[in-house]
Amino acid sequence: MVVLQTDYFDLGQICRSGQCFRMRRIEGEHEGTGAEKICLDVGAGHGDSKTSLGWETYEIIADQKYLRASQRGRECRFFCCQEEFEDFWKVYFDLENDYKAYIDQINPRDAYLLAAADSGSGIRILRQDLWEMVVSFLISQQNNIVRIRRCIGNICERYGERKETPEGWEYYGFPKAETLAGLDEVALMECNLGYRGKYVVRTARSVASGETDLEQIRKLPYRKAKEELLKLFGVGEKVADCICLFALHDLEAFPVDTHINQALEAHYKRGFPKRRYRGFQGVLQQYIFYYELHSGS
DNA sequence: CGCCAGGGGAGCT
DNA sequence: AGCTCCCCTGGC
Repeated sequence: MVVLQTDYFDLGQICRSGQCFRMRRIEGEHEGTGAEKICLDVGAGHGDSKTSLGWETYEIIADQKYLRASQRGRECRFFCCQEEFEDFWKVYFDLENDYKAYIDQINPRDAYLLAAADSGSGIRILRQDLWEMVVSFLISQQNNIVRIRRCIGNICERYGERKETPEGWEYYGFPKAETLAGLDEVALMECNLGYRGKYVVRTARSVASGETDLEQIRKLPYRKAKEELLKLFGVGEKVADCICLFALHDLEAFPVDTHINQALEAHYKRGFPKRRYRGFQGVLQQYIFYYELHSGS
């Protein structure tokens, strides 16, 4: 187990930020030493069950990896070994980046952006798997977050590899492009993807055949990467920007969806000051998105 | 039952 | 850049 004291990091906010769809809160029974943990899976959509001592436990599945992590205030516990944490999760959660520095650069006269950042100051822009993000945001279009989660859960259970951690926790890895490429275009209908199924299958074929080289795209700067992603069937402006932001960590990507669009029209009639925030607009976009989704406005 | 919205995209002008 | 159509699912 890795224990950490961290500011500007909140598992709950990250889970609700809409950038990852396979992270969820679970019920965790905490013990002071953290020596052994017994966790009860209460399924999706459970109520506001209070965990002991104010700790919140989350399950994170990233591509083929699994992690449980708990947090209370700025105290975090990652249930993995030091090596795995250093090599993977620390990077995944973008813990080496200074988010206070981003927030400090917000125009003090911009009360709206200050409030948005304050509401989601524990958000990190995760460094997620490229293939998983391509599929996830193909599915996200004209779709709500609850259903996106269910769709992705469905294809993972059906086409992903069943795995088990040393602790005996079962999970499914994200399905490989080769697997999805072999499916009929309508096969994903039963995973509840609707018309998006053909986007996923055709894109999977493009990746599996080598026509699209994700490893190559990973090395490209933002503009070039986005240009390449736009060639994929079903990928438009917004989806491409989401992939760039959440997989390639291009913080200048600024995905504009209906929520963001409404917020921009309401609060930035003369346009969002992208120049002022050059290079990290994507972080601010995420604060705004989170604020719009959870402030109840 | 109809209607509409859900973190859009394709195809055309 | 703007417009029309696309045409799945869930909620009201």
